[in-house]
Amino acid sequence: MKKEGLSKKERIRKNKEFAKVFKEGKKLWINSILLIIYTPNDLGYRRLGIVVSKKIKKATQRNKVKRWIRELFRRNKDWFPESCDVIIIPHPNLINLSYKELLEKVKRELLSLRSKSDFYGKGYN
RNA sequence: AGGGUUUAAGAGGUGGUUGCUCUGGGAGUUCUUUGAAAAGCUCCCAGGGAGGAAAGUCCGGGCUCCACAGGGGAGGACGCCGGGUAACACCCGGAGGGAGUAAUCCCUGGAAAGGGCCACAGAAAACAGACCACCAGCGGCCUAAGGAGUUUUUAAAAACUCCUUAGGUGCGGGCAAGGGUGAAAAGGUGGGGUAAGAGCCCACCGCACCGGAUGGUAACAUCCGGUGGCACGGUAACCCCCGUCCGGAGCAAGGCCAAAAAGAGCGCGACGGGUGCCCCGCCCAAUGCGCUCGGGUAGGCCGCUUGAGGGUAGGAGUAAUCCUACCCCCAGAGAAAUAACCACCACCUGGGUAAUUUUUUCACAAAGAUGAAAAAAUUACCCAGGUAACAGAACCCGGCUUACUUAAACCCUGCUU
RNA sequence: GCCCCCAUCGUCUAGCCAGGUCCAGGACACCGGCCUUUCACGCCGGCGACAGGGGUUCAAAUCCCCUUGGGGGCG
Repeated sequence: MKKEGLSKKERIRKNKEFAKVFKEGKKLWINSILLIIYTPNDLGYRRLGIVVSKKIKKATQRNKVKRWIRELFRRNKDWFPESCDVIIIPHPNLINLSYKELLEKVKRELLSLRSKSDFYGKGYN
């Protein structure tokens, strides 16, 4: 598996899998911009799913947001908990930010959470 | 300088790093007694990877299934003429009418086949009729004057009847020229005519119909002759009539494979289904078919990209478009692929430096020249920032519409020379 | 992706098919007044809408086209 790749294996692609994460996952708000839902899997690696609401009207803007989030996840996989299915739901206001601003905010929030043991520790499983 | 109209063009480029997807090639690995092949997975190499509107889903096709799409009805679409096209509601060229000072744009079968509607206002809204006004030639009636006759009477005079003239008219009539309206009111001008008037009659113009000639493939145009005094408002994006066209559904069409599960009840020989507008016709039919309830899957493959394809050159045509030759293969995803960052070039904005030109001021007694300072314009270099807007394929094409940014040409108005 | 449907006061709706009498009617809500010691009920009055643009027509909520915003269905 590539370090900074994001192949089909590493994406959540089926309706069942999405439903499972929504049902069992823990929710985490990042600055009222992203909603991250995660639940452990037994694959040994992280998987990503993105849900963008149609409140973002234009298809081009929805695609842009998805690409940003995919880029964010791919570059910084170790910010997220190990061996987990992660779903990210962006808030419609995300469109008003630039990619750099988004990156900064998420980095600050996730790294501070990561230092706490209940997010990234053994008691997690 | 301002306003307007039309047409055309455009969607930043190159390279690199990390990553996604498809195709082709290669290597490894899993399974097996062994070997090989196929498939999956991982890695490497090479190549391709959104639009002019991909959009809205408004039209027209291809394609697939329903029977091979046949007949009738219903329903829908279109509508001047000619051409283009696979087809169109599209495009090109023309005709007639309308809007605008103009560039230019817009509209298009039939209202004497029939039905409906035309509010308010107005005399009257489609058969013509006649509210006001006008007229007094005709029949009445009223008033006045004059004349004649009869009756009463001595006479004067009175009454009645008739005639004539003049005036009048809430009567019978004449008339449609004028009339506050309205979107729309039954030709216009002049003359004759009359009681008053009027296509009532006449001249010219207009209009309708008929016949002919010329030009044009045609729509139509021009001209000549005749007939008609003129009869015939609007609305068909109301119904309708005429002509032309359309069978229905849509790639979630449709086909194949795999997996899972639990059945129960009811109906069915001219009834039901295939059929998703209806009827006919056609096809199917008993270890069959349909309906209702309940249960189980909702995975993979094909369709899926070579096509009314693109580029270049030549030819035909006013043009839309078509023909010929050569070359090219150019997205195929499926919780859905193009992003992030960097460098350079190009463009735009702001600032700085230098050079050139012009103007003003100062220095020398004055002019010129020279020097200095300030302002403006152009060019070059450097620095900083930005690189957009409209917007994302989902079977594929041809259009329309709605969006974005520029440029050019043309028209009108104003000012300067 | 494809195929349909809808849009009228703050809310629910009538009118649309067959255009005019509609500066659009009704109910609830809101505001003001009357009634009542006060509130409620009741009575009277008021405020308030045709999604936006263009066209046909003398005249459009209604007919036609475009845009916008909602809702539903499919294997």
